[in-house]
Amino acid sequence: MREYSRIADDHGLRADARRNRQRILSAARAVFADHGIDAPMATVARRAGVGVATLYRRFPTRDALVRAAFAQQMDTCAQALTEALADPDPWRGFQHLVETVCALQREERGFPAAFVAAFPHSKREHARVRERVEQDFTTLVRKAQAAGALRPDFHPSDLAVALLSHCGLVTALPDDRAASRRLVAYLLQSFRAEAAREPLPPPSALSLRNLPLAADGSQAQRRSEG
Amino acid sequence: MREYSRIADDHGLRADARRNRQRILSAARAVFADHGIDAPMATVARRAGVGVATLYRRFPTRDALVRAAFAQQMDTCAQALTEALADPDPWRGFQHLVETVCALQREERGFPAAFVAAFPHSKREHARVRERVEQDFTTLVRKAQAAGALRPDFHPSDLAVALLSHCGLVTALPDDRAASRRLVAYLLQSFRAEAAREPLPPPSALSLRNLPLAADGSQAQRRSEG
DNA sequence: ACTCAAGTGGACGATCTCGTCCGTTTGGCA
DNA sequence: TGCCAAACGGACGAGATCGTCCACTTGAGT
Repeated sequence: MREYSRIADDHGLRADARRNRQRILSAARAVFADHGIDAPMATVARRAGVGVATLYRRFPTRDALVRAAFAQQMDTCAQALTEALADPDPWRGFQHLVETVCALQREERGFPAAFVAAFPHSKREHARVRERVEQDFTTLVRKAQAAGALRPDFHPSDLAVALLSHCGLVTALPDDRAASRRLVAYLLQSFRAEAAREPLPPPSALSLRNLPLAADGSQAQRRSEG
Repeated sequence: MREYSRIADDHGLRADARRNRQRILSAARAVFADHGIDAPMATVARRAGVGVATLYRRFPTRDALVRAAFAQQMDTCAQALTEALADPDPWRGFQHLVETVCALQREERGFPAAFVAAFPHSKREHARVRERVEQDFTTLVRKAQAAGALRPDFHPSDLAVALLSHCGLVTALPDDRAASRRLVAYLLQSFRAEAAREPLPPPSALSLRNLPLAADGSQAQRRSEG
């Protein structure tokens, strides 16, 4: 399960470099939380107590920094999926998965922006991991539906719908935990089989493959995009 | 009902100035749709075929421009509320209100960003209009609950939760109409009285007064914020 | 037609951010 | 202890955006 991502790209780095890398990641989380995902790179560097050159050497693009900074959160998401699959009660697993990811979005202030920012970047990289996530979640959905708990017309892409809309909510209202919890409660209730009293419009063509759930977070940095 | 906003601040403007003002608003909608709400002011000016000075003279801040550009959409929202109140079937009115606002967010590409951007700017201005909106919606909620259609634990602030989360979804996926429709369907179904099988967490402290529904859109420009 | 206040456009200086370059420092190995 | 590749930090030039200033143009009333 740990296979989903490797947080530490520290291998082969000198001790001081490794130390600085961690300081940068920590500073990035703090700065992104306070000033948003678009905060100047120099601000992150200053907060980390390093020069901008050091920052750019470790993370050539803002995107790489963002991904690495929240790799741990991404990992937690992936872990929640594995746990959900292992749960003998598939609905409880499903519910736990949604609540875990949403709680993460709610509590870690910079994470939601990173979540949506990472969304369209599915450039065929890490395709295998993403496919695995999609397969796993589809399996979970089938199990929960077979158990009669999840409504039969639930489509796997609805997870993306739920997570992205929740993401938008906490982005708009970073301090309003109650609002976030309410939305999650409403959504989970409407996903129950008993709530399926009226038909739904056709599902989105969204693939879960596009969701950053897969936690390719770290090591996205060595892209030499020409 | 038209009282909610006045789109035209054209009074006392010279004919050419009025013409340019409209060109700017039209250009702004187009540019915001294509390049987001943060597009350079100069781009808007160029697209409108006017100089930057003209743009700044009419709309001293980006915020003023955004509000004015989407005043008409805001107005449509407010109108939907009035219509909902007038509907003899309060649930149908409620449903229509939510669907109208969400359709607007879905179709008018720049609007969602404007919607959330306008959100925290409730600086006591236009307080009367906002209160009126809140009152009206609360009345609608009570009627729909009395009719046994809307779940009794629905709180007026849940409208803000729904609209803001939907806003986030269409912002993240501007081209995915299906996703937007799905979310709206799920939410509306979970708002039905029959869906209330489990209790909800406490509602948000959000006031509808803070929602830009009130369409103070235009004329926000003459603020000389020192 | 004449007048002039209202309107206009674009140049410009200020500010900000980016990402690189280069001279200096330092960790780790022999 | 001495060496040197790795790591470092800050200065710097390029580029973008902002919002103002000012000389020129034009609509509309007489």
